[in-house]
Amino acid sequence: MSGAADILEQWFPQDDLVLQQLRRQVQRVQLPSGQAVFRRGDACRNYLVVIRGSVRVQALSAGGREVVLYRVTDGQSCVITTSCLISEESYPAEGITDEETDALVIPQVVFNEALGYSEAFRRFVFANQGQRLSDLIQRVEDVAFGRVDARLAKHLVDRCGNQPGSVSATHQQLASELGTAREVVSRQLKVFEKEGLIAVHRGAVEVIRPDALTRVWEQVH
Amino acid sequence: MSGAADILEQWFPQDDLVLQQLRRQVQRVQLPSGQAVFRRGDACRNYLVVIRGSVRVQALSAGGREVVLYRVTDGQSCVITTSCLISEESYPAEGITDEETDALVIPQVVFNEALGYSEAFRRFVFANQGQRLSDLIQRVEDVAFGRVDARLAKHLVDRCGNQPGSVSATHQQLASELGTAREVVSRQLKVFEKEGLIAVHRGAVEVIRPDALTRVWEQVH
DNA sequence: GCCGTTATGTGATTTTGTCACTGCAGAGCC
DNA sequence: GGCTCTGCAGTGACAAAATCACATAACGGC
Repeated sequence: MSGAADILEQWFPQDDLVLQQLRRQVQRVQLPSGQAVFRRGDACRNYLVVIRGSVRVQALSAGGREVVLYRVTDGQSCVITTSCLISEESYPAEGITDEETDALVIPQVVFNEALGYSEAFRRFVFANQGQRLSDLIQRVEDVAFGRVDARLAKHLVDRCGNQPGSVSATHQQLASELGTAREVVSRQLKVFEKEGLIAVHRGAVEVIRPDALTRVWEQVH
Repeated sequence: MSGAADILEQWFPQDDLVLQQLRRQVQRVQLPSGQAVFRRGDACRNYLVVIRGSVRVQALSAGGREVVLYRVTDGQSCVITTSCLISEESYPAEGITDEETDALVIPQVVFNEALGYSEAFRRFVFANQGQRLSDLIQRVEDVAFGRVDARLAKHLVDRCGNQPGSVSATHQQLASELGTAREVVSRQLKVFEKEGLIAVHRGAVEVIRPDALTRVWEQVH
């Protein structure tokens, strides 16, 4: 709750009449988990800022395979939306909530006004753009150059916060995160399990030796 | 030459005193072919707009492999620069001129001012952002899902304008465009040659039957 | 317990990527 | 003409990954 108030206060401070005017047009929504926020080809009408939760932005291949491009989480905005809003293109990917998510909905007109009026708002918007762009470039590098074993190891370590614990995800979901195929993930997990680094359960992976997984990642660079 | 004047006039019209002031701080540079415009890790100080020519933005792997992420050509700006400028991050990739290139150099401060002052300028900046973002997403999809034969075929057809002709590029360069390895390109070109679709020469590929190449692309979707 | 759904396991095959070379063409030089 | 250097291209062997086509296995209702 405080998150939303903070963010609103930051961009639309009480002591500025123009911004107060705009602030009134900003709405707040709560989206359930697994809800499609936008789909490929949709037109953009609003600027979305996630207050709490997580939106997964992913591309879908003709053959039904998926790659997660990036995630938009607490206090971040969806770049795609930003760019599409102004250039009036349609979404090139789809966004789906990973969990229950609260977001601010800023109408296109208000977004445009605020962008011209507030430097703080501009900074926020561009900072987000830059971050997402870096994410995407990283993703291209990973998929083009990276080995699956290393990337899987790293992903698991990241998800368990670098200490023993359980990561709940199906092989299919892990495959989407890495931009590979489910079978490849299944097989690789089996290899890690045989080496005692993890234990695989249905719908979850138990990380036993995060340190060793980190080493797998580092060995391949 | 007219290009530069047009672009300047569009964003900084003569009849606006504020913009005229900013306009004076915009400089113009000419870069030779093959010149590095920025490197990974560099800090951003200026906003670049290409007037004539082409800048290739690419990622470099640890093992020396390259992927071309996108190109910035006539009348476009480099998004990376945009975002880094405001969020003050460093470049996540490198940019190299493909050919002799003229560009406008807009200092960070001027960029910021113009962004607040001119809606036309904002539209331009964001339109570019959106385009590049789409390019990048497409690239992730291609590399993650696409088959090399199809992508190579498509690339050749694109480069020769869908009609018989010669595409001058080394196998290494083609590999970078597609995010794959040189050997793979060599082998695939050989296959196409055997089928009579192309003829390979040193440093160039002669496209003989673009229609058939297009079909290769379409068959795989 | 039975059934339908979803998740996972596996073998066979093809496509890519990597490594370690060889061969080859052209530029510049004597 | 013959050299050497250098960057480009060809190739075989092998490893990794993707794809296809299934077989199982676990769970959730009922």
